[in-house]
Amino acid sequence: MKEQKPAPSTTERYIGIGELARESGCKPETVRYYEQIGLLPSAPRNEGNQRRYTTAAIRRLTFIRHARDFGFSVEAVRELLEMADHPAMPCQEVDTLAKHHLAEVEARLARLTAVRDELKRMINQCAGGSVGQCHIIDVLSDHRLCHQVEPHGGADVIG
Amino acid sequence: MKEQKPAPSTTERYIGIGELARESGCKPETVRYYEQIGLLPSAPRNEGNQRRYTTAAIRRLTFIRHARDFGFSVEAVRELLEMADHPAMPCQEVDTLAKHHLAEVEARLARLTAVRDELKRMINQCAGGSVGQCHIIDVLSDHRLCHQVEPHGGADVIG
DNA sequence: GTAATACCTATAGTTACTAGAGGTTCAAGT
DNA sequence: ACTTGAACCTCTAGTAACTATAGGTATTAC
Repeated sequence: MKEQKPAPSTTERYIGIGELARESGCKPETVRYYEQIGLLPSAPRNEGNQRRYTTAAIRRLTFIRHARDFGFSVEAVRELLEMADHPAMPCQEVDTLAKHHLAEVEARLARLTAVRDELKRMINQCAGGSVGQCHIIDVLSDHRLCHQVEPHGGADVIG
Repeated sequence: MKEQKPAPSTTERYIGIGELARESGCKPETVRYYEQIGLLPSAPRNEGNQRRYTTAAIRRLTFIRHARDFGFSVEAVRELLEMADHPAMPCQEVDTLAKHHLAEVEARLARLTAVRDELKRMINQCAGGSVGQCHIIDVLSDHRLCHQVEPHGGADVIG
């Protein structure tokens, strides 16, 4: 991750998992989880077995958090980290990964837009009577009344 | 669900779980799962303990599948079914549920659009050199380089 | 010294299914 | 009637990416 070689100072500051979490915008549980699945290296421990971190960890975790915010899967983040750890590599792979992800995001966007439009249509046509005449229920009951929304498969990330 | 009273014919046709699944666009496992969580009533069994369905089940399952395609959660679908089962009710609740869902969809859409734009920006600025100068890695490393994407919380449905 | 807070591990729960093991039943062909 | 293959059955575990809980230890502030 473009590590600056840690200045071998005698006053290196160590922080606990709570502060690390606050600094990088996630929860301590998540930090431990990332360590467990190997996104973060096992942190060194103090006397009392508590994890101590340096600013390098803040940077790495921020990177992870940020990539996740973009909707990259954990496995994709793992690859991105691997690449970021090797600055001399050509960035073609990074580019490919990003483009692939962009394509997925655009597909989701298209689907979600269709859903939104159809939801709006449904809601606009609701006459406010009884469920028996409800257009929303009608549309859900009968696919022929629906214009755009296609069946799909699994769930996916990003809110 | 706006049931037509089933004509008490002596020639009522029963189908198996496989055909039901095909007719309504999901898999047998999913049908059993929906029965298990109570979205579908327990189906009557034949001599050999296999589930037998009528066309009513096809309609109900299609409704479920369709609502899921719209991104309604299973719990929301449960409520929608409950309402659809009572045609005399005012459809205000249905309307509220749909509007609430629309709002969520629009929020997701906004987020996803921001992600797409930022991904595009990232990709366009990639000079194709080494990872060391890669803008994509830079943006992921440093939130200040990123314009729009906000941290978020959990995962969500719809591809 | 003590009390509040932060930390530890390990396990289970979340959503909406999907996949697999290991066995039974059905429908068709011979 | 017999056999084969597809469809069906139940039960359990696995998926993604965490989150929550229980039950205990360490650190810090007063």
